[in-house]
Amino acid sequence: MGKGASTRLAVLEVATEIAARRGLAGLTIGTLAESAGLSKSGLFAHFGSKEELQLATVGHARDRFVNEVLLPALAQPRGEPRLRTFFERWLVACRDGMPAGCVYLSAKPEFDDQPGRVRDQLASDYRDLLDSIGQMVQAGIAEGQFRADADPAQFAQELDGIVLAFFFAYRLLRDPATETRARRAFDAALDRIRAT
Amino acid sequence: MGKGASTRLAVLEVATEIAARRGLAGLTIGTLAESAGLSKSGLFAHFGSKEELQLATVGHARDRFVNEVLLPALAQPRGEPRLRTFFERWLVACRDGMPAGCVYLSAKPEFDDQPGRVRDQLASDYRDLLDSIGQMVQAGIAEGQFRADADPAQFAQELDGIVLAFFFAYRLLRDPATETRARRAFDAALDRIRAT
DNA sequence: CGATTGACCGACCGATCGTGCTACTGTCGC
DNA sequence: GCGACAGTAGCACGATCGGTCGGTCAATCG
Repeated sequence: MGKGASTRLAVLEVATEIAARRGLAGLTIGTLAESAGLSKSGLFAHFGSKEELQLATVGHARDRFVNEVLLPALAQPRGEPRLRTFFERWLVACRDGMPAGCVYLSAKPEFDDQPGRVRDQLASDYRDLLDSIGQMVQAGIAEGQFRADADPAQFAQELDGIVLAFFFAYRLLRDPATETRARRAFDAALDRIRAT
Repeated sequence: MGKGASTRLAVLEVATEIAARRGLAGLTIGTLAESAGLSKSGLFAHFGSKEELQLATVGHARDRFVNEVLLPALAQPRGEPRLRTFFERWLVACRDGMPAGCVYLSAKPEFDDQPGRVRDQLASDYRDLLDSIGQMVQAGIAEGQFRADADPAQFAQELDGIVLAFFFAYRLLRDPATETRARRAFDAALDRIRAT
């Protein structure tokens, strides 16, 4: 990996962290440059525009999410173990402030009615996320673990809601009980699709 | 109501709308002044600082939420009808982009680890929201409609998640099916606390 | 060895940010 | 009819925004 590429990666690592805390709009070139130890212009040369920087940051966050949440889940046996691993990893990622998931959560409200490439990327990644969950459910149905009439998209949306509620409540209220409630909600949602 | 007060109210109405779309941080004095038809300084005189403006905007959004969602629900009979009205009003409020609810959803990620009066207000209002839901559940338990061992806080967090997932998915993906799924999730959550 | 190139910096641009200060305008009590 | 005062505008400020430009330094290559 050349010097440029490694610098770029280091910058993106910092960028994801900032974006997770301050939001994608709050990710400013000046502050990012300072945090990354580069000059504004030096950093800017790597991306060319703010939009490109935002896109790259979202992409980096996505990669981290895939590596730290999705892939470990896919390494588990299909059905409930896979789904549970996915949920568990996603949950602790949110709790511990892993930039990946949080970037999306912070970014979505900012861009949800502000057309552009960033919004398109967020929407596309979000769809992928929900699809991934749906496919895990589908696999569980094929395995006979889940009811044949279970609705994968329904479960995906419910799971997303469980994590979202946990994220907001935990981040804002700092109440550890929210984590327990999230797990309980997950178990309940799973119960409803489990084969009798 | 004096001229000042009515102008202030009109400004806040516009402010909530902008904050719901662009976020509280994206609510800029310049753009707000232009949208409201005042000069920057003329508008600024009403609030004195940006933080005060944000606080007032959050407060206004809260008032609207109370009037348009909470109070209509409280006018219903306790237990399920009340809870259902609350959920239904909340849902369509999010769908139709009523500024009230959206301001909170947009604002939370921006302020969740940025200490200050705005964050405190958001956290306090969020707690109130969850408490209100919890009390509705409690009332249903007292009525015998819900199981005695139902956990109000658990239900509150789950309901919050259902609406959050709907909000994000609908706003970002524009998929009408998300609304049906939200209703189905609500029914399922209700089933789990209903007295046998 | 000199020429080229990729990575980076300092200085700077116009625009906009939040925020003061001052002055005008209308309304109302006397 | 006049002073008081609330409401609003004009204007300017320092800071910061995204972005540009010319240039430096080290490594690479012929």
